[in-house]
Amino acid sequence: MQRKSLAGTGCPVAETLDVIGEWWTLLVVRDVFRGIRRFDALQESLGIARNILARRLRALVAAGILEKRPYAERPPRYEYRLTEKGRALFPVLVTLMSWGNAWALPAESRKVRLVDAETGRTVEPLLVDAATGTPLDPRKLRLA
Amino acid sequence: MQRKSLAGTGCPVAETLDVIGEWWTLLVVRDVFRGIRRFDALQESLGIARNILARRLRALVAAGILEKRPYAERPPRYEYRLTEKGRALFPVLVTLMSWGNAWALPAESRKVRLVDAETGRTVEPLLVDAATGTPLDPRKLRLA
DNA sequence: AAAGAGGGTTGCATGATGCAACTCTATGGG
DNA sequence: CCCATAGAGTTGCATCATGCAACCCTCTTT
Repeated sequence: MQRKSLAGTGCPVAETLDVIGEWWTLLVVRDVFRGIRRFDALQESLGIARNILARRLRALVAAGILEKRPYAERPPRYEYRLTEKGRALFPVLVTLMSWGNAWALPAESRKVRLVDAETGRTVEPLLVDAATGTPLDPRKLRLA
Repeated sequence: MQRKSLAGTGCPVAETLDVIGEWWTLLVVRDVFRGIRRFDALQESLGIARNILARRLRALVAAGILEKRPYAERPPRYEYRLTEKGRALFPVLVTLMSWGNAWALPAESRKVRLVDAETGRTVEPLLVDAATGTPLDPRKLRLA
């Protein structure tokens, strides 16, 4: 019995999870965002089994989220980089991080913040309506 | 070999995925957001195996994301509702939906949109810095 | 008395994960 | 020349998670 695919439903949430919803996948993407690009470094950073990491990287490359490119020949060595499609996952990681800071981490823990690389100022992410700049309220919205 | 827990790393993304990162979990939450609250309705809407749905609902209740409450006695019947912690997942679902619309669905498909329940106006979600209202740019941000 | 409806549970077969050991290419000593 | 090390995976095996279908239990309706 194959694990059921979520693709082909037409629901954008399901289609997305079909691509990045497997165990470890988003954490691999998170680490690549942090600048970790090589197999061994990812494996050590995540503590993931090597065969699973290999499978995830293959799938992410096949999905067009990561790109595998040589950074040395002789001996052949590869690194993984985000494509535009992969960088577009940034808002997903940010909202997951926000929720984790607010609801999953113990209250007294030092939260992970997002800071402007130039000014060092802390950035507080917020989801708004692009047209009006007002925050989204789930109770006042429907899907269509 | 138990599937490795992602908890206890201190990373808010990992802690979040440890709670909602399993197969089907976020789709259950999505359906509850859409107003589907009962076991059989969820099962039919998702096409998920009944034993797995039961397990996911138990876990979501244990995590404080859903609340199980009787909507009838004699015969005893239950429904699942979002808690505040669960409603806080809305931005996660919205960013997943946006990414799916942009990158996972075929270009010609009718996208799922977010509309204002009162005015019917289409809402375009955007992640900004709460302080300045400027969109977040992954290249100019660091984690700290 | 029989047939749903709602909300699950149980057993079984198969897939996905975790772990450790092993491979393969190439470079750097001694 | 021979061995050790590094990087990037692959292979085998054991165990967990998922999928499916059938079943259970409590009412209510016909």
